[in-house]
Parts: sequence; structure tokens; C-alpha cells
Amino acid sequence: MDKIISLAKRRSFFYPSSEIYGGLANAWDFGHYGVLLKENIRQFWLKKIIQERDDIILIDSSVILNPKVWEASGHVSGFNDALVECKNCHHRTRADHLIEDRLNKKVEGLPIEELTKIIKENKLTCPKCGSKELTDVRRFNLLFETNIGIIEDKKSKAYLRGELAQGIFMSFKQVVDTMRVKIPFGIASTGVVFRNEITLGQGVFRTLQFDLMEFEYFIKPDEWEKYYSYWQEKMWQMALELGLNEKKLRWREHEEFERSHYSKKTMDIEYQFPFGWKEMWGLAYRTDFDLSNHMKYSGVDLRYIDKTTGEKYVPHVIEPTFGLSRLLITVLVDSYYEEDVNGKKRVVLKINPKLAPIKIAVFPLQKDEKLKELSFKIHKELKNKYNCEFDDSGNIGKMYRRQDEIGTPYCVTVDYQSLDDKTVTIRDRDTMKQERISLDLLNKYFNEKFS
RNA sequence: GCGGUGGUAGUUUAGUGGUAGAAUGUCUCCUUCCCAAGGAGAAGGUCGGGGGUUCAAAUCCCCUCCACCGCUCCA
Repeated sequence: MDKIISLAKRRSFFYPSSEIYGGLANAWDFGHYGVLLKENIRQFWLKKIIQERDDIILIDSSVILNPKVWEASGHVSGFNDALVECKNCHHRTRADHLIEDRLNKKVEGLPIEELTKIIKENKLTCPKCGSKELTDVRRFNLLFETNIGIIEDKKSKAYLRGELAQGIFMSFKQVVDTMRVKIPFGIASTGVVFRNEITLGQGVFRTLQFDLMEFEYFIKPDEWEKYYSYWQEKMWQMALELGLNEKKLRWREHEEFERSHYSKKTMDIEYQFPFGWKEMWGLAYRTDFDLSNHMKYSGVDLRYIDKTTGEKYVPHVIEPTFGLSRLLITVLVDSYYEEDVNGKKRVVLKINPKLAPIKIAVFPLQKDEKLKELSFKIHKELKNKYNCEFDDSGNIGKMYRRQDEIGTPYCVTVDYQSLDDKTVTIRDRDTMKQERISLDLLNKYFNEKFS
């Protein structure tokens, strides 16, 4: 893993954020190749989910929503309450309620330290599993708080979105009213979300801000099992299509105590990283939890009307979540190879060509004005269609290796023969083999390679 | 959040109180008809940050930040 982090920084995929000030824990910035890779992955997903289907609508919601959204969703319930968490089953309880129920004692307004003391002295246990292992009393703040306008105004408090789902639910009515959708249908969204988790650590893997791609698939309540397995299969296929090693992937179902408050069934696709199996994507059955709560809190009817049967009901949802930032790291880990070439180490990222940040690099075999001129011309033309790089520094070996490290699948080299017969060599990243091809056929050649 | 380890050039690192070094990468020039080749030269360092001890601190002490490994948890 250290090798990947080192490569990521050396080759500008990602690196610690605001480093001149000592960095910020769990914040990373993406560099040139990192962003290109990330956006290619996003495009791949959009093609699969939006372009190739007819039943999923794309939206992009505001990062800051009306704060009531997060109250209705359950993300801020107990936000201002002092809670204890059970170390065994992770159940969270309001500390004042626990004390009042067990000891019949009014503790309203007591400071947190006092509450912790009372719980410890009286050896109070978890109301769910009975464990004695409770954390100190504290305020958990999952969501980042911010202010709209004047900080002193209490009504100014707002939250940065902690998941994409709520923005999707906020668009539900709009989509149903305008997009001629029929159940089953999905609403998709991609973008950055923020988590103010108390427990940090795990570096690039657990960050304050991360990119997600996700959708809610709205279904009839009695059909959830059917669509759950449908999306389970689709997600697996997508992971394979991205080029990930199947042997390093597995499904894992969450135990009841692990599941989020809204979910009735959750499964993760995990990837086997150098530091163990870790969650990459998730699939949750959220029932009608969110729409029903939003109906309750907002007073707006969010039921769906089946135009053919006249049936009126609150749809249930299946939620496939694709961690984009995590997928980027997974792709790097999965495609990193060290090979022995002529007794020297070759580091190469065997990334799926469709995802590669740079598709083609063009260089003159030697430093020569004529070769350079033709290379430039070819480079300029290919750039219209692909992300390309031109290079003429060092020697041919160095240029190939440099491209290997950023996963460029093809290198076009211009030599003296090129000047005579208008052909160039194309070198394949994975096999290191070359083939000579006429300039007229270059476009056709790459069209086939990247189709 | 708790416990352990560590932080020196872009990267990998040597340096245990006395003038900050190497390899590699980067840049320039020469050479070279295909895989980090050869030659010449150059740039690159708040020694993570702050404070203290000392004639003198990368080195010793305190605080802090960051990373890594366990425990815990998420996507």
C-alpha cells in the first residue's frame, strides 16, 4: 500500500491536502491524473446507469438542503442530545432517558461529565443488548454544520449533505411530475458528500469528504426481493466490467446491529486490499422509511399513483451506492504491477484502457527536429479525440516507463522510417510489444481499441 | 477516541549534540534507430510545526500536527 501512496503522490493522482500547513487529517487532494481517472470512472457509471437504460433519471441536488430534511431523515435526531453508545452492539441511547428510566431521577440540564459519572457509578447497561461496555456520554455529530448568513442567528444553522439519498428524495415529486416515469424507476445522483465522523484514521480510505455515485430505485413494496437481487447482480457485473479482479471481490451482508437506521437489508461489495477486506460499494433496502418520514414532516403527499390500476402507495426503494473515491483507490491497487524487465523493475498500472487518464502518448524516437515535428502533428490530431501526452525528454525507455506508471495503454513512436513511409509504431502497455501501422489507419486503430 | 511506531530534497532514505549527505526523479546540453543506456552540468531542504535545555539541536525535553499499524466504525 505504501508503494501505491508513494506512486499516487509521485505521479500526481492524489496527495495530502494543504500540506504546507502540516496537512489536515483525512483530507486529500486529487492531482491531474487522479481527477482524469475519477471523471472517467464517473463517465463509465453514467453510461451504464443513464445512457444505456431508460428507467433512471439523473439529478444533481444542492449540497446544502433545508435543515428539516436531515431531521426527517433521522441524521440529526439526537444531534443535540447527549448520547452513549454501546461498544458491543453500537446502539445509541439518550443518556438522560437511560438515567431517568433506570434510576427514576431527573437529570435535565446536567453537564455531560455528570451524566457519564452517574452512568458509571450505577453500572447502567445497554437497553438493547445488556452490555456494560458503554462509551462516555457525548454528542455525536455525523453531519458537518455550517451557517447561512449570520452565525449568531440560531435559525442560520444548516448541514452539508451526509449522503446523496436525501437530495434524491427531495427531487422525487419533481421527477414524478415532469419526467413521465413509471414504477419501477430510479433517480440517480453523483457528487461529493461530507461526514463528520468522530473516529478517523484509515487515511485515504476514510476521508471527511468523498465522492459517491448512487441511485434510489423506486419499486412496489412487495417486489423488493426481486429488485434487490437484480441490482446485486448488476453491481457485480459492473465491478467486473471495470476490470477488477473477481477473486478480490466478495459480497458481505450486514448483521442487524451494523445496519443503518433506515435499512432493512444491507450488503457490501468488499475488495481485498493489502490491509484487508474493505467495503467498496453498498446495496441497501431502505423500504419507504425516507419518503414516509418526509411525508410526515413536510405534510406533502408523496404517494405514487399507478395510472393503470389507480393504486396509490408510498414506493419502497433499493439503493445501490458506488463509492467513487474508494473505487479510484481500488482501481489503482488492482492495476498496480511490478515486473522484471532486463533485470530492472518496471512499475505499471494495468488500468482498463477506458478508464486510463491518458489514452495515448506520442514521442519521437530520438531528439531530432523532423521527428519532433511529425510527432507534434500526430499528437495534435489525436488530442481532438483523446487525452494525449507528448514527450521527448530523456530517452525512449524513460518515456515508456513514465507512461507505464500512469497507466497509458498505448505509446505512438515516430522514427526515421515514419518520415519515409508514413508509418509509426504503437507500443502496448501490457505486453510491451510493438506493431507498425500506417498513419492513415491510426484513427481506425484507436477507434477499435477504445470502443 | 485508545494503544504502538514513525516524520530529513518530488520519491526512497543515511545522519544519536559540532558545516545536512546519498540514490533516484526533475531541468539543460551532448550522445543514442525502441524499453529508466552513456557522458557533462544545474536546480531542488521552514530536517512536520511551536516552545524549551545548551556556547551549539535534525539529534535531548515538552506541547502540537500529520502518517502508518492494531482496536472500533463507515461508503
